[in-house]
Amino acid sequence: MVMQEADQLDAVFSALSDPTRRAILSRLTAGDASVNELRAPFTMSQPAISKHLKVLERAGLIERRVARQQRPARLNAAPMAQAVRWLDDFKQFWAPSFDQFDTLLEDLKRDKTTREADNE
Amino acid sequence: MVMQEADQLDAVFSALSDPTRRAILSRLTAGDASVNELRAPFTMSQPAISKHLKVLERAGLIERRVARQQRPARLNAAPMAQAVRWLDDFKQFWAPSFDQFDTLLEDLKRDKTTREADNE
DNA sequence: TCATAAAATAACCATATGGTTATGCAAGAG
DNA sequence: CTCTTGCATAACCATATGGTTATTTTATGA
Repeated sequence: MVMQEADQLDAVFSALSDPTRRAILSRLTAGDASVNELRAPFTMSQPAISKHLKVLERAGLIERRVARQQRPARLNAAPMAQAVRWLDDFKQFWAPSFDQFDTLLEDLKRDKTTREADNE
Repeated sequence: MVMQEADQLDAVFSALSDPTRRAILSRLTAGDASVNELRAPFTMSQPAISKHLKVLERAGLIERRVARQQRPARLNAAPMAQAVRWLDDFKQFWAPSFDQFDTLLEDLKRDKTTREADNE
């Protein structure tokens, strides 16, 4: 059963709307992790994490393996491409004078990143 | 009261997770529209549309005006930039593999599926 | 075989979400 | 003034979401 494109987008955006799940995805960019490892930064219970993982799995954003007693999660960022593609249609509406000031915007972005780095 | 960056992301992704709201945003790229105009493509009631608009407004994705009896909505795509910036960090996890290893990955996936099928 | 560890599942709870119908209210139009 | 239009708001409902604790499943290891 193949998920409809719209339903897939629903699931992806919905999965990304929770800060815990976004943190889990960010963590997974550093490599696969077991449920307990993913749970470590949080105060919530293990079943809560398992629920979040199920949401991420339904959105196609992670895949599960079996390794010993663990079920490590692996990032699958592919569905994010769909979300980005949808958002790209709006780029012209937030990047005023897209063509001319492209470079300026890049500069601003870099400045912001630098400032954030300074704060840590 | 300024919304926290994370809360803002929550609100944006959450707002985008509904197909009706995405359709409304797409419609607004063609210009401002009244509630009735936005309602036209759908079968749902007017209050339902008003609720969706409230969600979009809380996420900062639209702004409301007052014009005669109408309260037209205007697209404000700026908060989408934040979402795209967050997603950009994951680009490397879906983009690079695409070109060179597309076929290889498909092969691996097929092998895995085959193995799983064998186990059942 | 038995104990332990990792994670899933069940059952439950409070709140959020997405819809409805009914009603209220402000701004033209007659 | 009164009527109508456009929308907001209220009240309600069913289902979804995000958390909990308790229990079960699965795999390792003694």
